[in-house]
Amino acid sequence: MPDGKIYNIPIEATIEVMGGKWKSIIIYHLQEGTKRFNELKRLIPNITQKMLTQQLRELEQDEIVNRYVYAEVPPKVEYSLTEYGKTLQDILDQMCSWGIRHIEKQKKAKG
Amino acid sequence: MPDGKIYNIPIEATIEVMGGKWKSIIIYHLQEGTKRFNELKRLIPNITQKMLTQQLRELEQDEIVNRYVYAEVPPKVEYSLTEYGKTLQDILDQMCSWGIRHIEKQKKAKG
DNA sequence: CCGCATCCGACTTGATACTG
DNA sequence: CAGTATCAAGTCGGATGCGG
Repeated sequence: MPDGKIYNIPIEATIEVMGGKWKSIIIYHLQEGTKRFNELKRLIPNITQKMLTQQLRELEQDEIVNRYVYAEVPPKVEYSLTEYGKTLQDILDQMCSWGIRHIEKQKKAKG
Repeated sequence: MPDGKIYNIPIEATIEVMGGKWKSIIIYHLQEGTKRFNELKRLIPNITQKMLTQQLRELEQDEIVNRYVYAEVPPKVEYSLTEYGKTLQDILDQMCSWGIRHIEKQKKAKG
């Protein structure tokens, strides 16, 4: 996303950063604390390596996550939320609460 | 989305309802009040009729928006948030606030 | 262990034209 | 005005193989 992008409403900017199928889930798991690549992979069973890598890179570019590479063999890479990334927590928390209520509602509707 | 869907975390349920490029924008505009189809179209310049129709249908199925068809010629259809749809407002408000701050941040970074 | 590159199919989105 | 239909383009996501 080149810097000059024009938004009609601010929500579009938010969607660009945390939208899509995976990003909010990744951020959600990183709220608990620093995670290694394969930890995240295990926490998000349906994601592929490719998608996880790609989404993490984009979150890194948007300064939502930090990436620490340890100069070790075997390689070790840790991901964590930046201070800026933590500003998304309120949104994530609310999405989580709403989701819980929504799932309940669906159960009832189904009977 | 068939009812039996299993979510690893509740956020996924929320993403299914309001995720994607357009839905949160549509809901945002409907927060102001009831809108006709072409009003929404004008408020969201980049959306096509097809996408707008499709997204509105899905939101209707999820009981987020109401659709009122007036038996008139020319046709008149109004969309509004359901009570359930209004429970998304807190999330939307926060996404909006965050987006405003994010856009500011980007401007400075570019400076 | 972490991750990039390539290829490929499926799904999403869009442009355009047409209808009651 | 509020859509539908059709066709084309674009994006997403997965499988596989390779590399530091």
